[in-house]
Amino acid sequence: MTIGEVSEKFQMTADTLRYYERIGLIPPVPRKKNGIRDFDEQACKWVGFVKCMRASGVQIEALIEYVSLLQKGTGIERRKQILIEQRARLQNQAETLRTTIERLDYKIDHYEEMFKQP
Amino acid sequence: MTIGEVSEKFQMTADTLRYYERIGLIPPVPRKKNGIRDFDEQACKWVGFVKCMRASGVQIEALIEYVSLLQKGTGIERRKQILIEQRARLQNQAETLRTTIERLDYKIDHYEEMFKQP
DNA sequence: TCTTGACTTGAAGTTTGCTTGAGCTGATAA
DNA sequence: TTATCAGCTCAAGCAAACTTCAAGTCAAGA
Repeated sequence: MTIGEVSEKFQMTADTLRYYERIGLIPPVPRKKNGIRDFDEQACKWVGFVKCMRASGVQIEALIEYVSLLQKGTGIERRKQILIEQRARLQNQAETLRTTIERLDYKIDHYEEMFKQP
Repeated sequence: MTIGEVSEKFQMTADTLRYYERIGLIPPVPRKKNGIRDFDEQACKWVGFVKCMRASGVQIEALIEYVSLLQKGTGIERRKQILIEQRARLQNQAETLRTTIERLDYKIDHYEEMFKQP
């Protein structure tokens, strides 16, 4: 698959995909003889994974470390730990969201009665 | 309350509070004769509200519009609509988080079996 | 053959959301 | 009384995460 097709498939720009590869957020993408990127299934899976993680705000830095370890084939324990850490962060964030949504619910339900109140 | 006390109470720097006021994220804070900010209960509530919203990623722009309307005392319907819009965004975000956490759960549970997989 | 369009790299630019610094005032403590 | 806070404003600076630009390559169609 060309970068154009992949960017279409995942709804992100080709520039972002190149940027992700450049900074090591996805492993190097296979190339054709002429140097043009030729995304295989593996590469696409990476894009999907990273897109999902980024959509939830997982830090780029953590993902870069994860990708780098996976490429070297080392640090299984560390890799798992990264996933566990990030999951904890997301769970926290989910909890924060829950309370904020509740607060908004309350304000919306009582809107007419509230004046000048934050 | 002084800005120092408020920054302590909400665990954010005085600089951030001044910044929030400057850009209109919170209404102008009352001042003492000498120009020093003197946060009253209302002002503190605003800080708490904005901090909560920002922690969940509500956009500053939306909050600025909300604050500005509330100060002018106009646009009740619009204000409510802003809250509803932002709630929808957060609900979306919560759903995204849920699926990402699930994905991480799965990977963590099956980590030993997975090699070279994103 | 020429040109069109997708691709390449590397570097510079942009946006968001603070953060820091410079230079000031005014109140309090040794 | 001096010095040390806490606060003030305004402007510049910074980090993250892209985004855009400049300059070039390459393959395919009219």
